[in-house]
Amino acid sequence: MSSRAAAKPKPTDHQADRPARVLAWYDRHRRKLPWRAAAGELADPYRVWLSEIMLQQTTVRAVGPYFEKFVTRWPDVSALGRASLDDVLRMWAGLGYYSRARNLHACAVAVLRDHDGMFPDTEEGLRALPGIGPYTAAAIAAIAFDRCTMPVDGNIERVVSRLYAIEEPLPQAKPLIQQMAATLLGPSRAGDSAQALMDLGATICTPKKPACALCPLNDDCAARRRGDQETFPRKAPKKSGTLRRGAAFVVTRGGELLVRSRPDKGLLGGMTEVPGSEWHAGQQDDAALAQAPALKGVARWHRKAGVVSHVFTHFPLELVVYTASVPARTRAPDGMRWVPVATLDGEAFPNVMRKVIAHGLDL
DNA sequence: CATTCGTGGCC
DNA sequence: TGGCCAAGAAT
Repeated sequence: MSSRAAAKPKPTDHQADRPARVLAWYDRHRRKLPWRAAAGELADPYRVWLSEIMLQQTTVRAVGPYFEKFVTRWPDVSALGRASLDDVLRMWAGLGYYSRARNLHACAVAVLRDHDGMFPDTEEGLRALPGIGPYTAAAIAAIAFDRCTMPVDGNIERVVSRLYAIEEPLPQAKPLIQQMAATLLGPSRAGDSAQALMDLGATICTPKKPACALCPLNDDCAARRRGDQETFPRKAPKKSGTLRRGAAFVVTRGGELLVRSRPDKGLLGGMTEVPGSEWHAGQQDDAALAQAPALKGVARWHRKAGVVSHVFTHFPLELVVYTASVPARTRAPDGMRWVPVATLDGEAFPNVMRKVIAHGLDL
């Protein structure tokens, strides 16, 4: 046969070939991850679910140790569903987005109570559970139950928006990207197709300096042909938050620290903190001292030099730290309690509070 | 649809 | 070093 013409498939054929090429790449280059099954096997739904919740907006590196801690202590969804919420929050502390931990626990309880300890095996059934949105439902359905669906995460958004040079910015482009991503589903192995695109996005089609030479879709990629692949996906500009200030009070009673729990909902919901002022934009440092907890043993507060700085997703924060030491048997104010400094590592402190305590105690 | 939710790593 | 980014969900 005439080699040139025959070796160059028609565009439609090339497009139809993509799912198989992506899977072939995956079979050679897939990452080994703790929650993944061996090649050719379906993964444990519990491990897939747990990993997917942890991986929401969180890097594989950060998740690794937490995943191992969780599956060691709670090997299946029944064990997790019988655990206390406080234990789950303590185990989750440091990983961020704490409503995920609350929903994780609520989901395990619901699976135990409403589904006889078995995860639903459809997108619709999964979607109805707490903490499982459209992405996670599709991911579990495809990866754990071999359902023919394409979950679209940040990696796949990037791969697909480059492949088709989609000019519409996120998040408006989500429906279009979902539609185009589905064209990369073949007749089988939906879960592997999804994980292949995620691995491709994580290791080849990276946000900066993508390694296009190694990509199984490089000849198909519209953005690469234009030479501006790094500029995809297009995104609407985000506004940065205003600096907020406040005060935190590190009170010790011998080897104990005064703490309280934050409200269940909202920022750092349900997590432990040292007492503090509210956080406001434009607030002066000394004004916050008026919100110090009333303790009889406090003769005077010592203001630590400097501030503790922390950046949340939607605003930066500066906290002034005041310290005081009170006599033994001083009562904790209503809603507060004493915890031994020696066991602070086991408490449900978010990182901003760990910074505050380290600053206040000179750790 | 826009906002609110953490944290660590990267350049 | 400040902004960006990471397997999104809930409201």
